Amino acid sequence: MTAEAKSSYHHGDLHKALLHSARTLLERDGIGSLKLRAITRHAGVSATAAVPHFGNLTGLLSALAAQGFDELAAAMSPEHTRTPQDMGLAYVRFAIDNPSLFTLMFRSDAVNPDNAALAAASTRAFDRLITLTVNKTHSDVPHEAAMAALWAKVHGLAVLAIDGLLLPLTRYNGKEGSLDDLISKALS
Amino acid sequence: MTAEAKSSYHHGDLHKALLHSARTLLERDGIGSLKLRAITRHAGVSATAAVPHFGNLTGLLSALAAQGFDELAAAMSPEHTRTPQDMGLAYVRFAIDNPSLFTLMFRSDAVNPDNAALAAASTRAFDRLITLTVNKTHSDVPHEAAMAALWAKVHGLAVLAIDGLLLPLTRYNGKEGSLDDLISKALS
DNA sequence: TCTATAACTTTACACTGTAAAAATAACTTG
DNA sequence: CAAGTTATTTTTACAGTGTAAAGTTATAGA
Repeated sequence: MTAEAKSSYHHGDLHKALLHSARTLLERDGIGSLKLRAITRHAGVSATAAVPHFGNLTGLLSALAAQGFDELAAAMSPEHTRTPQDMGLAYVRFAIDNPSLFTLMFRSDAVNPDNAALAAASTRAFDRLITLTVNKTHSDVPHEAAMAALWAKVHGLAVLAIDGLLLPLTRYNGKEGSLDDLISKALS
Repeated sequence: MTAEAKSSYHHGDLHKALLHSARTLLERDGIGSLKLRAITRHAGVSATAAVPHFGNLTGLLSALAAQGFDELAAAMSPEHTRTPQDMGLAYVRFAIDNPSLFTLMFRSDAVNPDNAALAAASTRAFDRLITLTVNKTHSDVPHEAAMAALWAKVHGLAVLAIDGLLLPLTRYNGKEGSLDDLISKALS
């Protein structure tokens, strides 16, 4: 029995193939294109083939969001991010590089918060951000407030950047600047 | 001709009535309940009665979002908010008091960004936040970065609070605290 | 009063998610 | 190795969605 053939019935690994198709559609055509029929058509199977694997559309999107949180946690791995600023920058960069996926990850009405894999993955990602902040922050405000402040600033920059709302601020006082510069300075 | 009868054909003021129904459904059953059929049914008209007034569902939701930005701007009016901290607190309070509406206001795939009323209303609200920040902030970082940092922190607190993600931070080091306290301290 | 126009309803259609039943392939057991 | 069981996938069906098109009705203006 070869490695990739285990637990393969008709398709091979439809579970993974469906997630791959969903990710492809998400990045190519945005969140609005994540229809069950479009995903299964892209994977070359019937419209209802996802049900045994994910239960329903919400289940599939939850699995996709969990995958996103795993990638976010990897982007914030300790090897690459030593300071809270590094980690904040990695958080925002991930969001800007994966705008649709990031948006899906926080769209609580498209995803099931009780989904075990999703809850675990998001907790892993958030804990990574919080732990480093606690260890490295020296301030007169309580740790919880400092964490909330940093997380909020980082998450806000991510969301506003995705929506294009930071662009006007890159050319406010005449001279034009890059979005990266603005974000770096806002995080400092 | 009475005041409320002007420009009333069959209904009276279906434009306003549809917005009212949509707002009611939004607050009672959340964003997922904003279906054209549900809104028109609530208003007591046929399923397609909204078309002459709003064009399509996106148009109706854009008008509702514009209304939300007007209310946000009102909540940040200069009479009640003199410092950037005041204004930030008002921004977050509005979001927490109107979670579904606030979410809709920033859901760019449910709303038409080119909608004139929406663009005008959101610009009004954002300008109010930005102007005060420029006038009151004294810092070594450029104004644009300071604005981005404050706006991001405020917006991030709003979004994270709505999603319930700040709750774990209110009881981090043993003693429990209120969400309001956490937000106030994070904004200071 | 007659006509034009705007608001509204009715009808129709292509699309959605998913429940239920039928078919198919793989694993398990005798 | 054969038979039975189980899991996967397809087919079929249905209630629901947004909205285009045509038909109806009420209002405004001449």
